[in-house]
Amino acid sequence: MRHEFKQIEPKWQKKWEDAKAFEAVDGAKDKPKFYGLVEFPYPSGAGMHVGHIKAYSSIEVISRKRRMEGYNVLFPIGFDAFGLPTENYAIKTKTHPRTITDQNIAHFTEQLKKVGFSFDWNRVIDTTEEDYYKWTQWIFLKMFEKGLAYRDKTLVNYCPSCKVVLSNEDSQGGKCDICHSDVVQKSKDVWYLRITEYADRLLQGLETVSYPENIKQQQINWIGKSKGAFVDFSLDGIDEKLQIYTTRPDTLFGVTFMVIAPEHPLIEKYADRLSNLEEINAYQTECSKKTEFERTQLVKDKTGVKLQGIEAVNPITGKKIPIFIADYVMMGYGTGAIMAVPAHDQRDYDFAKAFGVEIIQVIQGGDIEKEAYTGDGEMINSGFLNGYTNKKDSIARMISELEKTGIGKGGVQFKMKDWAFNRQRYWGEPIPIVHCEKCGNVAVPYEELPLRLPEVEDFAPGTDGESPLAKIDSFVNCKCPKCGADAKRETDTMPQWAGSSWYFLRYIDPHNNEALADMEKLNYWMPVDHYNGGMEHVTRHLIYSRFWHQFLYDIGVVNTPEPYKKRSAQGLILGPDGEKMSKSKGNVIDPLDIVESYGADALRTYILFMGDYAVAAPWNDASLKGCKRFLERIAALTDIVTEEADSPELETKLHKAIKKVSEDIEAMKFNTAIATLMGLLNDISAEGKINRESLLTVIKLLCPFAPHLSEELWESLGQEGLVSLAPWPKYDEGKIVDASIEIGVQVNGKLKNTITIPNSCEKEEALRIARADEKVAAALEGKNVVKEIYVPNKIVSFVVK
RNA sequence: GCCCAUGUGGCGGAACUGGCAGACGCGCAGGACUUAAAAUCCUGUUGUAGUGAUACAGUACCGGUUCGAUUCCGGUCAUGGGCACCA
Repeated sequence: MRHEFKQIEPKWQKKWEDAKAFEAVDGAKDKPKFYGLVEFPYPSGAGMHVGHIKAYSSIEVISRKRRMEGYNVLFPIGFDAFGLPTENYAIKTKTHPRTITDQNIAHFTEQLKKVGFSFDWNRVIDTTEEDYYKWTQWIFLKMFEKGLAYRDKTLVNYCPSCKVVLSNEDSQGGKCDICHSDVVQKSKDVWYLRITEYADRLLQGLETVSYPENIKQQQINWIGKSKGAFVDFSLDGIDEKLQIYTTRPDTLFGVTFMVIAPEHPLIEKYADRLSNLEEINAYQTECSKKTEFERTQLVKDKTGVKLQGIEAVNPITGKKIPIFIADYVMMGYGTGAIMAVPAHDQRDYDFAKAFGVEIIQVIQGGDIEKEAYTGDGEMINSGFLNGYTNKKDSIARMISELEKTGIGKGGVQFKMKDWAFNRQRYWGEPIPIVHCEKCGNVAVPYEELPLRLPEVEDFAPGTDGESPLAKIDSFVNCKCPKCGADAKRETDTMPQWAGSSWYFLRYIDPHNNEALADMEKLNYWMPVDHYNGGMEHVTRHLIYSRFWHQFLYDIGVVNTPEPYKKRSAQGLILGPDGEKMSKSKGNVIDPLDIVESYGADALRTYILFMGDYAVAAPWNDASLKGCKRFLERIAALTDIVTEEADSPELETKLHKAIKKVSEDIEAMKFNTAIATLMGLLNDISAEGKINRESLLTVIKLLCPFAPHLSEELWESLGQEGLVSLAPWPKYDEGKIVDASIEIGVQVNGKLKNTITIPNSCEKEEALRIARADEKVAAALEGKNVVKEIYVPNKIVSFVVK
């Protein structure tokens, strides 16, 4: 048979659809369940990328294998369709984002179907549909109800020319990405989700799930838990404490000054005591102009201003020490104030050198004349801590001392901050809150959900950094749900991360009007058995969705504390030049071009054959041709099919291949699974014929990778039904054992020759055969054998003198 | 700076818990078929030396453990990713 992919691919795609072959059955008790999840795409106008194919192919192959193994499989797909690119395109073309989104989804759907993915198309979801975002809003209101959603002021990057709030990415170098004018820091009321309240649980939960170590580590770093102490420094002559956070309370004897963040409230509170207020204010203004990006770039030169008129007291030594404001201290971490130990912290050291502050060494070691010493050593100049050599002990001793005297206490800090949860944009979920002068922030009643996006003509952002929704009076003006007075709606929308934080729950019950999903169905399907996606999402999306899920678990909406049992990540597909694919570099591969000229099966096989699934690999057309050639040679096997039995050697090879392919798919080693099939094909070709039943087995093994061709071959061999639903082959333990095997023989660690021995033979037998070998004998000639090593079925090794 | 990966032929990459390095694919060379080319098939293909069987070297670099190291340990260098004046 020839491989006519252009005919067979659409043919089988239609047959699968007609047969409802890949639809999941809710609650089926006769089979085990498997819920495989992939990160749903953002339906951009550019259409699908080869990266999408790679991202979906792993769970695709595993899901297909699971179905053949008799599982009830849920493998859904949907669209994460709210977002900026669509909105910008809407502004540019004066088209409604709804229209654009619908077009893009239709386009994506067609493309996905052409690749032959076995998604359950009955459960497609779209985060921008009212039926869907109703529940996104519902979850937000539940969080608001529980005090996890709150409003607070923050500084945002603001472009006075465009009148838009910008992300850090869009304001690099302090210039607006669009108009290149200077970005300023502007104070704004924004919504936050109290994810920090879940920080510890997000850490603990990692111990119960199966994620690769590097992903866990990234999440741990992102959460950034540190242990230390809070210490209260008193201010000289003022009844006020200045609290700091430190991870090294044991260096307290070395504290010679303090630094507070430029935004620290202490300045305003005691402005009248400060004789150099003007200088301080000027410094504050200067800092506020810097974006966060800039501020974190200037690592070297320390700037700051000494507070004239206020001094602090080192609580452990009683010495008066100066206080500075400096932008190397951030308001957003710890307490916004630090105790500076210049001898043992390089930043404090640099600052002390620049401002001529005293440096006191309290840990023995290093050269304090040159730089801060951050290593371990014996405590010195430290009163009751003198002589301690172990960091842990000295910290513990100091904390107990602080707690005894009431100066401070042990505590923890997280790098993770609360989640800023709003955008000044149109194409997002409206935040269902009403601002009432009398009642404050009031929730829109649950029965009024969904709070729909109003119809608008103009999607451009509003003035003064407001959302376009602020321009719609009919939307903004409303009655307070609590007191009935005139009130105004929140006009910001939710960030893009919102809809994707719970979508995997909606697949389970996509059309439910009563709940985000039926409890019984959730009980059946959750947790997700395997979730694959990009490394770029392992901190944000993965943590956000775990947070939402843990919250939903707390309020009894879902039944599992963690949403994903197992997580994996694919490596990027790089351009043929080895660079990351991008339009500007012109190295982008369009998957549909490949489907047109090589076929979906060749594309799927090649993408998984490229290399280690988790590692980045460059695209190579020549290698793709090799995969196409492989499929053509497989198709041609129908020409040499026979009723005769295979040789015992080939039979062994077939059973070994069943074992290897089965195991490799489980281990996500798709490249070696395909290599095994290629090797088997070479063995069959060498034999010149293949038994009909054996060929059917080969077709089954190939099916998850190249399903269209597999179906066609299955049919051409007169089989009933779909191979996609045929039982997965099993190997015979007895048939994977070779009668004899080849092993190496070493003399003094050097390979001399290989010998053939009976499988699992005794040491004496193996040694006898080894010694009988001409080359081995020559190497042993006249030598004194001091040691004989035989590792069964692996190696014979002689040590001689 | 910190954390995490990775480093193997001309290229993409294999190698189970320390046991024949280079599976499989690409490319290349030679051959068959063809008037010719493409396609297909066969043979070879880590390097160096040798006509040759073969010998020696070889998994980024330096060192260690071991009968034996791509694999384990210590150090160095390089590349990629994440975090970052985080107190």
